[in-house]
Amino acid sequence: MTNQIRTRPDKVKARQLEQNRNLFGRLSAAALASRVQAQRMLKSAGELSITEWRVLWDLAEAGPLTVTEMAAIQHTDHALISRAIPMMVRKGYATTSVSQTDRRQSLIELTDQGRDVFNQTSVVMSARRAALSRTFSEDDVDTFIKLIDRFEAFVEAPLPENPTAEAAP
Amino acid sequence: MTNQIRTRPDKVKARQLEQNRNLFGRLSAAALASRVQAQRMLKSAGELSITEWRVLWDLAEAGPLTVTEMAAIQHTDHALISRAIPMMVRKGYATTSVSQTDRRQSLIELTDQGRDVFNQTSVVMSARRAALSRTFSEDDVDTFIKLIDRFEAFVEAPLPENPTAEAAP
DNA sequence: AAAAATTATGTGACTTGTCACGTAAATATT
DNA sequence: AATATTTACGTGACAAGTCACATAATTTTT
Repeated sequence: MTNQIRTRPDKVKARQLEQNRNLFGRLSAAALASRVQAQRMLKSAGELSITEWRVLWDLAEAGPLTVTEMAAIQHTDHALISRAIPMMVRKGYATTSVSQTDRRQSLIELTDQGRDVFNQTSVVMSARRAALSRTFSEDDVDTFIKLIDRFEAFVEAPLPENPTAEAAP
Repeated sequence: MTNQIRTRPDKVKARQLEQNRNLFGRLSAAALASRVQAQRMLKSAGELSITEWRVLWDLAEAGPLTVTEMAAIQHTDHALISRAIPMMVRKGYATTSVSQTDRRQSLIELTDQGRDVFNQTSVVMSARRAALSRTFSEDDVDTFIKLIDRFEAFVEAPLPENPTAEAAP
């Protein structure tokens, strides 16, 4: 009895230690924590959602863009962007217009007010990136990005490549 | 006019390239892709949600656990686990009992059926981890984990450490 | 011992993200 | 030219995750 009471917390700690080297879990936790940090910073700087910030940033840097283009830039689903646009238009941050060359596309463009909000929010968000690059040297980033490249290739492969071991007789 | 038509796609590509070195975005995309892969594998192996799988795994490895303990192991919110339990009990994978030593806690325990499902699902999921460790050497994992450690520390800090530059007169 | 602070759990409300489907427009095939 | 495919976008439905709050039980202060 006493034995069980004393060993259970140890089991928890052991399990935690074990999971500390689980890349899937660690990467997920880190990304989620990063998202929370971004959400908090955006909240403190104004009233932008994460998607709204990403859209503003893309539009500010790369002129008028379509929904699909932004989805491609952000490696995300077009639904996310599609749903963010109406509110941004209502807030007066962006305008939409049907593309002349392809009437399926809608071109999203920053308004002056949208640019103001971007500039303002950018203070906080680029400070964040600056702080990160004080923590990670160019070489660190390089190493990190390469590892992420490989990890991404792995998780985007249809199925983990099977070892031929089991196929062998 | 023709000019604009020709340069816009370049701008998109340029923006994509630029964002390729944005750790926040890259890490998030990698983690999300990993989640999708896990979801697909779980779907192909049975009918477990991601949270259900994590709970099964923790319970199988570290005996009966409380909600808070599993949340700590998984670096996640207790709400996620709290909500998953009733369905797992209904499916017959786990049982809950009020802890004798602390009547606020509920001890979650695997049933025999739960262990069967774990063993079955484990085939696919540990194959995934095995495939990953074929892609990443121990040293790679080591480097990766250390970078994630630093990144996590950064995003969990209350605010990005300010450079003293601005504070200096 | 009584009061105050902390902790474990459950739950509502919300954000982020994915998938699948329908519609309309553009492109490719015949 | 007519038909078939593909593509862009919007939208419903759902999964995953976070936060804030309520309640009950435990621990700490007084």
